[in-house]
Amino acid sequence: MKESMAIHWFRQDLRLADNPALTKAAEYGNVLPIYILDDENAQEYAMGGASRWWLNQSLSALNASLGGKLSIYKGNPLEVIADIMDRFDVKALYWNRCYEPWRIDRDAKIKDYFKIRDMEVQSCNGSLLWEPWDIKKNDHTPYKVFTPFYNKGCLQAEPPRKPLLAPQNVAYLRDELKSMRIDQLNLLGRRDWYKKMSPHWPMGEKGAHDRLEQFLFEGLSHYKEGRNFPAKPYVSRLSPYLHFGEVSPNQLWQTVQSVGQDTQSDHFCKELGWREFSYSQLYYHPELPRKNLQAKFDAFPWSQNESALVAWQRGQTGVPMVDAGMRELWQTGYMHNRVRMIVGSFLVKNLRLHWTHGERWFWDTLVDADLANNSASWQWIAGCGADAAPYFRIFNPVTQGQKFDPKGAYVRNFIPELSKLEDKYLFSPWEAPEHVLENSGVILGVTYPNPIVDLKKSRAHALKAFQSVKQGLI
DNA sequence: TTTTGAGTTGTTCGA
DNA sequence: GTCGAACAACTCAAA
Repeated sequence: MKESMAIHWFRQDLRLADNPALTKAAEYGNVLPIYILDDENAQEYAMGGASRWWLNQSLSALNASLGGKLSIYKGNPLEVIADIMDRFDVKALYWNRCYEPWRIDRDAKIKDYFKIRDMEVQSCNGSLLWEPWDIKKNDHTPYKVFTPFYNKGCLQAEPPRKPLLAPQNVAYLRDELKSMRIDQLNLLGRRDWYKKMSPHWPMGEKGAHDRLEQFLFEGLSHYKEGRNFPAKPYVSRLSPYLHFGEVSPNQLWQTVQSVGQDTQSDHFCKELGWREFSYSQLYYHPELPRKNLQAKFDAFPWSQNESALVAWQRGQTGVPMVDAGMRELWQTGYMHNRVRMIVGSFLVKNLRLHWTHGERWFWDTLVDADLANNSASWQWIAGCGADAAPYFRIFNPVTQGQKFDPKGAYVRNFIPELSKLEDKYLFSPWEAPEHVLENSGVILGVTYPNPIVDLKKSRAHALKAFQSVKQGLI
């Protein structure tokens, strides 16, 4: 005896509350909740290692909140769903939209395929405050500068949807015949590096709300200024939860606005606006992840230096602020926003390595790896993106450390071999007198690397290179 | 169509 | 130590 039902296809909306597509599916009473790991269509944009680890934990949490009824598959979604349709009496198929170009193409085909077979197929907005196609200038072209995008485009448009409650009285069904177990997706790979990351991140929808509560309690009231200090608990660390949809931007927007409308809350909402801006860029420029948005940068004289890239990836550049950030990334799957700018500027401007090297490393190692944010942000720091940093804005990792990690708590945490070095030389050990190094147990080139690049010279070199691009001399 | 004001996150130098 | 200017024009967005 077949039961009438709707499918809710979970993708980057791994939550029950404020889930518009799930709410629609729930109107049918019986819902078959599914997740499909699709590496076939993703190809080079398949999830990186840290994302897979996160997904593994989050699927477990989601499955638990569904009473163990989540059905899991691997492969081409069109084939997987067609096979489900053959075996169940499915009346409708719902999902929340994703915005990576390859997913847009894939989903359009799936929608067509089932629509001509008289299936109710509908996608909803579960991941953005405003749809990219709704935010345009008066001349109907997309914004290229953040401030007008946000102030005029977003804030003067229809306000974000009020969050929905989790659907009640739903009977969740499971595909007992063909569902895989989560561990059969092999999301964890062979190495066990993720074991170190687990304590940092409570999982799932509940984990997201605990994190939000914590942020409201200790971070939000200091957010605007405090967000610059990587040793302080003033940033939300909600990015991975947002990426996988364990919390929606609407929930964050609504919550933060409701606890107090002041400059702190507004600033946090503005950061959500940056996420929207990244998605807008990716939507209107599908080649954003690989191609310079400003074509004149195609001629930029990037350097080729494999060993420098490896030193950067491993946090062995000999520049403490950079190494601390890269080690935070490797150890926790996360990096504080201020430090992302510092390590990005260092890679692109001091080492003059192509921004796509950074983009790919972050893609593999960040638990919040997000195609829109990652591509737009790397293009921003490299100077070739929309509303990009001016070319002469080159972060000095020594100055940045002194300014934003004045007591060295962040650097000492991630570079224990420098922990005894006094503040004055912590960010530039190569300037320390011999006896200071000796007293701190530091031997440059042995216990901690000599800097792989001269900050002053490389800065001057970069300025010249960027100047020539700006003027179109190459 | 033309004009005008403005543009995430910095550093260095010299007074 | 602190402060303002220079860095470099260019493009965007809207009046």
